[in-house]
Amino acid sequence: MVMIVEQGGFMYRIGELAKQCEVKADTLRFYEKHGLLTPSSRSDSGYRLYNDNDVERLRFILRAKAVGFTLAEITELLSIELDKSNWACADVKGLVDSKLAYVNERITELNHFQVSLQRLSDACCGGPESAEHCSILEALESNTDNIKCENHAHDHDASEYTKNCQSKG
Amino acid sequence: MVMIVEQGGFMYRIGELAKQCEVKADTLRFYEKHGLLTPSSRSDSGYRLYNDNDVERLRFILRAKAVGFTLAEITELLSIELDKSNWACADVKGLVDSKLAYVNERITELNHFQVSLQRLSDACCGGPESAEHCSILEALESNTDNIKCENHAHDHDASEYTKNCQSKG
DNA sequence: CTTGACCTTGGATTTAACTCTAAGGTTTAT
DNA sequence: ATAAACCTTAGAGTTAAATCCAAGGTCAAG
Repeated sequence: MVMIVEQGGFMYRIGELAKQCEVKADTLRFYEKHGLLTPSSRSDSGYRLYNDNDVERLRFILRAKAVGFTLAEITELLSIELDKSNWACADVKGLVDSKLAYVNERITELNHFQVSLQRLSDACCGGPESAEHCSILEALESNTDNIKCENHAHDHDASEYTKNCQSKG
Repeated sequence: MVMIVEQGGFMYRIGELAKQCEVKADTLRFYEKHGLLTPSSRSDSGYRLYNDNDVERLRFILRAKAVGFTLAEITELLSIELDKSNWACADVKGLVDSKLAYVNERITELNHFQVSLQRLSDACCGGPESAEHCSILEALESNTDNIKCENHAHDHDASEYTKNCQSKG
């Protein structure tokens, strides 16, 4: 690795920064195009050169992503970060809280999916029986959310596969 | 509304079916283009005509969507539904269970976001104080996940806004 | 006979965050 | 001197599920 020394710190080329922060070089170019992270300088041949400050900014972005912020929201956070004294805690907390509300909504929605899917799964024996009497399909065909368990009366011994149903009464 | 009578049932034009099932006509055309729902006939002038069977199929699609399936997955479910005897319960349950696993993963991810965001929110007073010492920004700047509470020492009386912090020790 | 509501088609646009391609320049090692 | 690994740019493609648009045909009411 070639270290290009600025006053007091290292300069990284795009690939080096990418490896260091476990993102792709493409991603860094994308962030630049969208105004999130512009390298502080360029080499004579036009290569992007990132300094320690840029690295910190990238880490800020990645941390914000890790807690669920979109790039648009991170752009807002960054503009506050660079001009802190003209913003209040209320502004920052507002961003966090509205994200929190959104995340809670998504969790609620997914929990509904989870419950419904679990109920469907529990009602089905999951065995090699024909799907002609499959509880899952029947539930999706009917307009009730009342799911019946299967009761396969088949040519083969279904005892191994109906225990799932039996256990639910 | 004009009812066009097929043998034994009604026929709906696209707008009628859309209203009845609370989707847009565009959505029905989209479903058709993607092979999920093709109207059983057309009028002389080329209008789509849906019969009761088509309505049932649409309801199946909407129920499957309501439990979290994507249209690609619903396509699979529909192909099983139309040829039940050649599929086993295991096939159907497999679809449900892999969706369930995916939903559980997404819930886990969102729960991480939720916890992180809640911690950030709790650490910030959310008041009119300058964001210069905002705990949220500081947490995003630093590489620890240890979040410190704010301790604003300001010109104005911050007692109302620091109680959030005080309560956390 | 015209107005307005409805329908047709093909194709473009939206959102988010990349990811990839092509065509070419730079650097470093051999 | 040349190959490998790196970099540049502009721009296209990806995914999901619609949603919108334009230009035009159909149909019932007044």
